[in-house]
Amino acid sequence: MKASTPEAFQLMMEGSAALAEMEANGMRVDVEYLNRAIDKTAETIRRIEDDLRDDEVFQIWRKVYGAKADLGSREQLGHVVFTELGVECKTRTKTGLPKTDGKALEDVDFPFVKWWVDLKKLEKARDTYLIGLRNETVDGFVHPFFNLHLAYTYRSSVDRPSLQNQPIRDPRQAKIIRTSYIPRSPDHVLLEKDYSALEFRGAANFWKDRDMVQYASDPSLDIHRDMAAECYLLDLDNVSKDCRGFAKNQFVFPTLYGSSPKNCASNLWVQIGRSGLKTKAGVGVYDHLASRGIASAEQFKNHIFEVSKKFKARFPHWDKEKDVWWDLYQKRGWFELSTGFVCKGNFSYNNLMNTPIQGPSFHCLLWSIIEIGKWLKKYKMKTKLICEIHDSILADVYRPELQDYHEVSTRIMTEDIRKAWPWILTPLAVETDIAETNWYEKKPLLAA
DNA sequence: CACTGGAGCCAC
DNA sequence: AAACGTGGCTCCAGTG
Repeated sequence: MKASTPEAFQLMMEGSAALAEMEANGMRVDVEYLNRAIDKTAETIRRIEDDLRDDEVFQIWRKVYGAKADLGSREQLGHVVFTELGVECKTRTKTGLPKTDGKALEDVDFPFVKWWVDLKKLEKARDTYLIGLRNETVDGFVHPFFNLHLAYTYRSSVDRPSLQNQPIRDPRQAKIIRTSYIPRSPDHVLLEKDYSALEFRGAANFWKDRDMVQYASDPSLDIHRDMAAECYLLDLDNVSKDCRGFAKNQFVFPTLYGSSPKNCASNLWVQIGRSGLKTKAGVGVYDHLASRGIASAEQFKNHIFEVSKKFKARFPHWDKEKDVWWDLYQKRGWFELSTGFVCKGNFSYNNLMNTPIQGPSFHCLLWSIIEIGKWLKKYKMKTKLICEIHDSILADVYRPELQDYHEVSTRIMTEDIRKAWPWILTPLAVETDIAETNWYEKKPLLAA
C-alpha cells in the first residue's frame, strides 16, 4: 500500500471546501429567458418534424415500419438510409448496425438527412441543456455539484447539471444555451479566467524536457504552428489558423497522450477533405501536398511517420522518459503525480501518459481557486466564485471590486502558485473574458 | 415500472 | 507492437 502525501491530502481537503462554496454560491439563471428558449426551440423542432414527415423519404420509412415508424429511432434511420435508399454504409457500430453519427451522415446527400441531423442537435439543446438546467434551477439559481473524488486522474467533474460541457463551439447552440446564465445582480459581471496552454505547459513541467520547457516558455515559439508546418509541408508564415488547430488536436496532443503516427496520419488526412482545409495563402491543402509529391493517403502516412520521428528527436528527453515512466509503473504498480497524489491500480500505457499531465494541470487551477477564495474571504468581498471548467475560473464579480479581483486573481494564478510549487518550470499565463449581460456575450477584457 | 448498456454529442 | 485522455447527460432498445 502506498498512501498519498500530506500535500495531496491538504489540497483535496481545502479543494473540497472551496468547491463546496462554489456550489453554495450558485449561478444565476434567467428563468424567463430559459422558459422562452425552451418554447421557441420546441416550436422549431415541431416544424422540422412536420417537414420531415412530409418528405418522400419518410414515406419510404413509413412503408417499412408502418405504425412503428419513429423519427427518433437511429436504428430505423440507419435502415432507411443505408438499405432502402442504397447509400453505401462505411462504418458500423460495435453491435453491427450502420453508424448514424454526424460523421457517417455528413456525406449523405438527401436534404431529409441534413434536417434529421439538425433536428437531433436542437433536441440535444432543448433536452440536455435547457430543460436539464431548468430541472436543477431553484429560486433563479443553479447549484451544481463539484466533485473531486470521481475522476481517477484527480481531475474534477461537475454534475446535476454539468456546467463543464455547455456548448460554445457551435455558435447557434452556444447562443441558445449560454444566454441563460447571467450575473447575480445588475451590480455584478461574469469574469472568466482561463490558463493559456495549460496542458502543454503541464506536459513540459512533468517530463522536464528542456526543449519542451523552452517551447512552453518562449512566447515567440509555438509548437502547434511548427508541427502544422511539418505535417502539411508549409512555410511557417503559410500556416493558417485551421492548419494549426488540426495539428494541435490531431498530432501534438494525440502524440503526447500515446496515439500512433498511423492514427494521426489517418485523422489528419481525412480532416483535410472534410474541412476543405486551406493554407494561409488560400490553396487547398490536398493540392498543396500534391505539389510537394504527396498525393495519396499512403504517401501522407509515410510522411507523418517521418514527422513523428522528428517530433521525438525534437524532444529526446520526453521520448526516453515516457518509457522509463511506464516501466517503473509496471514494476511497482503505482505512480505519483507532481502534486503528491499516488495512483495505484490498473492503468493502461495511455493512462500513464495522460494522468500526470491532466491531473496536476487541474491542480494548478484548484490551488488558485483555494487561494482566491481565501483572499475574497479575508477582505469580505462581495465577489463570488461560481464555476470552474478544468483550466478556467468563473467569478460573479461585484463591479466595484473588478479591478482588484482582476489583478489579484491573475497574480495568484500565475505568480504565487510558482512560489508554492517549484516543479512548475514554465511561466503561466491567463486570458480574461468579461460578460456584462450573460455568459454567451463574453468577450476579451480590454486591459484597463 | 425501474433499470442497464449502447450510441451519440457536449466540454476541456 | 500498438495504444490520444478525462468527464456528464439523453434517448433508444432490451430486460426483468
